[in-house]
Amino acid sequence: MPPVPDSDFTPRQNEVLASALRLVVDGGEKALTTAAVARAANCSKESLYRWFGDRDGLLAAIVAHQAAKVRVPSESAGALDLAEFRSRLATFAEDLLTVLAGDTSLALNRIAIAHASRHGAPLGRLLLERGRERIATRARTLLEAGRDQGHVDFDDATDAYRTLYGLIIRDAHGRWLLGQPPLGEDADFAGQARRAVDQFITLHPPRMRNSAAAGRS
Amino acid sequence: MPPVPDSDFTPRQNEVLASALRLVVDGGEKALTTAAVARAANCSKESLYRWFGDRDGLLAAIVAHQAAKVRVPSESAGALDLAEFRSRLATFAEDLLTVLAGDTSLALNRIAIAHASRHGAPLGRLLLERGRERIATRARTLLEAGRDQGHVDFDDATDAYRTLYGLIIRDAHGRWLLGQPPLGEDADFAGQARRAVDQFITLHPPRMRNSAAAGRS
DNA sequence: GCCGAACCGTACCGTACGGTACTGAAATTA
DNA sequence: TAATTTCAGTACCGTACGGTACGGTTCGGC
Repeated sequence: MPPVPDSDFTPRQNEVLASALRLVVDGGEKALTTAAVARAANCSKESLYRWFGDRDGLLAAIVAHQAAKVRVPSESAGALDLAEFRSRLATFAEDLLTVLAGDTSLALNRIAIAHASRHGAPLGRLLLERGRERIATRARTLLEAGRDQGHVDFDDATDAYRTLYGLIIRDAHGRWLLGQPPLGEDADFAGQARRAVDQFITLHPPRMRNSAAAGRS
Repeated sequence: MPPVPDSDFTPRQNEVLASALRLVVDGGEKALTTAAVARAANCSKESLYRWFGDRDGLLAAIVAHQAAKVRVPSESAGALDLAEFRSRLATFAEDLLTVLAGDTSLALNRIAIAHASRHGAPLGRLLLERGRERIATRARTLLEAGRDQGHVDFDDATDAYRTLYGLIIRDAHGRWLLGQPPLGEDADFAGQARRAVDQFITLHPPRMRNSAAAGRS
């Protein structure tokens, strides 16, 4: 079994992985038996083992398969004014909330977390490196663009992003992972996103006060 | 099996639960077989089933047993000046980081999260209600005391606490749950706590600018 | 038309684990 | 001392699941 299975799978294999993912999303990890996957995907257990090595390999392949779908809008950094910057940040925040609240994200995170007791936590690594890190990169470039334009200021982009993440997600992800569904105010992603962006900009004001028009309410 | 097993266990049972908890912390959920618990605790499987019903009951009992240990310093709200308020908040933040980074907290959260796919997510509920909610209450009373003294201002204490939580924890809990150990800057809990408190106070400035002695309402 | 590879479906095997039953020892009560 | 309860220890059962083997079918290459 390769240590980090690349997501270069054949179409047929991707098809099987999609079936397996559905099983996991619907029924949790315990629903992912090799027999169930074989039945759901109309393939043989033998093929599963030939393609993915063993059950853990299948799990890793599912994560890799899904992570490969993480689309990172290039965040083309032309000159953006403050309003556009805010808007971009808010869109990012809303996307983040939507993704993390999604069934697949929750299911995959739950599995990776459950496996994190094991040695090396390969699933957790996979998720962090191919999922969260990609998203973080997108946000960091956006933040740096904002800094270049003088809309915000910070020293370390990674640190700044973590603050932004905290302001956006707060304790929601933890609650969702524990089974409390997003409801009520929790589900107003657009509102949450705007608030978080406002707070972030408040915490990281530009060095000089001439960012177009500084107006807080 | 009682829907919510109270933590009124006999000393012997608490002993067994402590052994079981050690197993879980060391080896993850898969290490928690009834045979292993019986061996580790020098008791019989039959007793386990008589006391806790079934394996899920045992799991719930472990969580309840541990949650019963969540000590909530009463946060005696005498008149506290700004420095004292900051200090109290920072202590809370550091405590929170220390707890969430601890082996037992991580192990229990992992188990509850892994079980959250199931119907009702009773373990997640247990953890949320008896763990996080207790901690949140402690923080909220502290925050409200600070508001009464005019050091900060906010409308909804729950909402304010969530912001504080986000500023303290950011994405650290998620990374820890996924197996990435706290290291480097991640381990400077005191520093993280101070920064978070500063940021929170920046985001929630008092209504009037004289934070020394200001009556509200 | 023949061969081999890939693959589906299924039968099969070994084992680990949840849960139960039984035995015998210690402790408690009368 | 005898009866009763509690519990440790172990043997046992049923089953579910990971992993393998095998027969049958399709399909591409020669």
